[in-house]
Amino acid sequence: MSGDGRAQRHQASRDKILAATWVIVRRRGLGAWSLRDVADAVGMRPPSLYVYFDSKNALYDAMFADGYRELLAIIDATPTDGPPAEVLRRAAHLFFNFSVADPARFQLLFLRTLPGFVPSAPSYLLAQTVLDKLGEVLHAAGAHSPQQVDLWTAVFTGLASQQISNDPGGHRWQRLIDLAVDFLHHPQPPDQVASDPTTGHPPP
Amino acid sequence: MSGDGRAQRHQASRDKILAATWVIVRRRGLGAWSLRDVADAVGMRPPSLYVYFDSKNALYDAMFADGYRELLAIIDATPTDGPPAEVLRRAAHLFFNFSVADPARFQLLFLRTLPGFVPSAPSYLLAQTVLDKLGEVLHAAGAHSPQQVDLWTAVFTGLASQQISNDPGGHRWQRLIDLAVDFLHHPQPPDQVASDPTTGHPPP
DNA sequence: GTCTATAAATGGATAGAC
DNA sequence: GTCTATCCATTTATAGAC
Repeated sequence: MSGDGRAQRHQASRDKILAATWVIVRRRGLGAWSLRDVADAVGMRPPSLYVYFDSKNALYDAMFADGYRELLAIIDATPTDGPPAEVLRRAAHLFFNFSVADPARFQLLFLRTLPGFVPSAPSYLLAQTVLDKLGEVLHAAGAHSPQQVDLWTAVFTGLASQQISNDPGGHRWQRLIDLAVDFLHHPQPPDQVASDPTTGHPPP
Repeated sequence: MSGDGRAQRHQASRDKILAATWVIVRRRGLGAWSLRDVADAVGMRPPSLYVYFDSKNALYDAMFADGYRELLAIIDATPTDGPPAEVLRRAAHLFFNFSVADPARFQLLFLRTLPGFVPSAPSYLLAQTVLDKLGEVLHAAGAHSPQQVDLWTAVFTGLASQQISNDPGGHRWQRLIDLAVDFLHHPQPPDQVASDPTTGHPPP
């Protein structure tokens, strides 16, 4: 059964440390914290943390994996049925909301801004899994080329990044999500006639 | 004439320090350098740097301004004539190339990833000037709404960011620039723009 | 303007007792 | 598993001689 063995208590302490680190990082920024801060938050002395994490980078790696697991859980809890346009819109808002909800997490997961940090192979696998799931959703919605997936990730990381850095707490770029989805939701790019100002809509 | 007064030599030393810092930052990352490194590079002792910059943050601020001045110079040296579609494409490639040419600079100028760093008012003014120039170009090319400018910045910072972090030195996202320009090049966006700001979800 | 000397704090990590 | 003690390195910044 799920007893209270050493392994369980060890894992519980790991989780506690990880959760405390997220709190600190959210408040102070991804690169502005120390192991002492974490130790204080969990009522330990800094050396004790090494029982649970081999190094500060190992803690970063655990956060990286943790963040992608959170995203994966949200993705798996989101329905993928309905018209393609609606599915795409749902996916876009999901990703955007996940991003702006925690700027430090966004920075860790989607920007490569931490000096010297490289995710471990298992953690990177999680990131790849998320990307694969996105690819499936986009494919099912009619985006059949890898280029469209790349464009999709670029557009929505860009929207989230701008929102976070230039209008934190606002919704200046959030309002553009549906517009961006409409732009991207075309199997083929519009030609010149697409600029027809009388309808404002590109031809099918 | 342009004599060799104290002020000139002071400015020359400032420039030398700034240039050396860029070299170090490019090689080691935006957040992984010390004043000692800079001092070594210019043949000084760390305290001497304080004659030219009040603090490390002041150096960051000078870099911020320097980066935007570089971008401004490139913009001013680029023709804005020709068909709108071509002008837009030119602007897009200009920004993208500027970004990927120096990832650390990209991070400093367009991401808000430095813990505690806030650009000074004069430096921020430079950033605003660049944004205004972009607005003019887009306006002249038929993008008459502020939302289109916001979408433009999001898309191309997103493309550059993905290129830098996921395919450094490659051109996986660079190849999508023209495609993105075509998508964005519409005098009027399709209607049904806004999402519900209270929920962050599109209205039913 | 540049230096030596040093402050003053910080931080990651290890050794070893308990 | 947690602690004390400590190492060792680093870093920003200041004081004051030259």
